[in-house]
Amino acid sequence: MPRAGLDAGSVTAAGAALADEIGFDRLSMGLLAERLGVKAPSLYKHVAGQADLSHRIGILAMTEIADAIGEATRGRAGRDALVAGADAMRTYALEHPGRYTAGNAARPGGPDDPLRAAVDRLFASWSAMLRGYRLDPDQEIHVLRLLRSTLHGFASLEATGGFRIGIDVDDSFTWVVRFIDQGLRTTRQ
Amino acid sequence: MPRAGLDAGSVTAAGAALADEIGFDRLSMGLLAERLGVKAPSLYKHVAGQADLSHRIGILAMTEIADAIGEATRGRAGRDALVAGADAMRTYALEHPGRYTAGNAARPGGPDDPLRAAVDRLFASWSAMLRGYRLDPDQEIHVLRLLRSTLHGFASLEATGGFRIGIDVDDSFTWVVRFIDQGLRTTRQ
DNA sequence: TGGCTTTGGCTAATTCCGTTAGCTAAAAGC
DNA sequence: GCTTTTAGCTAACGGAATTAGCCAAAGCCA
Repeated sequence: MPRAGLDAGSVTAAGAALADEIGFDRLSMGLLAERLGVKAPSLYKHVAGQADLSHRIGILAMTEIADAIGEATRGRAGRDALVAGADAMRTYALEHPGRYTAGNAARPGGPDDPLRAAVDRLFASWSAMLRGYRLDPDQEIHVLRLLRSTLHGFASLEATGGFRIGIDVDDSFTWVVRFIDQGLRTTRQ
Repeated sequence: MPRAGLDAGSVTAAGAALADEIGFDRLSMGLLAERLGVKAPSLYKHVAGQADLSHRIGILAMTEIADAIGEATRGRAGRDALVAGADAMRTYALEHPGRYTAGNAARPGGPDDPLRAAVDRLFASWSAMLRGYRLDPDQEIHVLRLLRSTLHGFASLEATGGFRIGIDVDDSFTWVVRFIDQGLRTTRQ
């Protein structure tokens, strides 16, 4: 019985990949173990259980999304940053539906839960998307919530098949992002 | 052993209520049976299983949301309809988080799945919210998707605690709805 | 009223999944 | 090379969904 060379990171990564393939809700310890060529109880040497695994996948997702948006908006501002960041976010959710779901389901446990750091980074990425718009500081929180709501709602509806069979979904997304851009440009009050 | 007087409708309603209380993901046949003063296998005389139960709760939710929005927008148009419908939707999601989750998770089974009718009614309610805005017919689908995305995203983030401890969430929601209203008013192209 | 049929409960048993306990061999350290 | 730690494994438990099969309550009809 040679060892499989697993650790928390590789188990999490494999779990994330499997969740993307079969759906986060269908992810099970048994399936993941089989995928890794190992028996289910062995996974408990690396993660504390299914809840811990889901949490870790969620942290991975948050981190990856923050990175994707951050990279997309690097060196851009205004509409360019908004469009690039929005596209990065949507693409991530479409390409990694399982992780995306895990990321949204994850709730920070303690005060030093690494999830908090990941969420903070993601927030920084969201803010970066708004660089270049002259926003009234009092309104910034509302704008941020608008952005998150709209992009998360769109990605979530699209990923779960909420839009009638994909007619013009790309067009809709472009339209939506432009709508927000124009609104932000003309927002006074 | 007197009978409990259950049927598919009452089981579904009780399941929906329980899901709202403890969360849709924690809903189980055993808990629901206990709540109804019955043993778990007895539920199978009324619903085909947990998947069927979830599906029925989803249909119930879609129908109730359509009704709530429809009633809120009755006799209104333009911004009044938008604000009233958006409030109705948000309120529903907050007061019935379990059902709301079930409604979003439900996928139509066959061509004559009653879920389809419920979804159609909900779409009609969405459209009613836009009555009074002179929308380019080519853009209407995009506007609808913007509305759904934003409201669903907001409701979903708020219901799952996605917004940092409820500071100004009401204000944000009002701001977001106004943002959309103003955008729709000035949309040309 | 009385008997027949249908229906909606029940218990018992199966299966599947997550999880824990305890064993053992592989790796790592001295 | 010997000891210690670690990462697999098998066996077993508990909980949840589900199915089979039994039986009494309700409904129906002469």
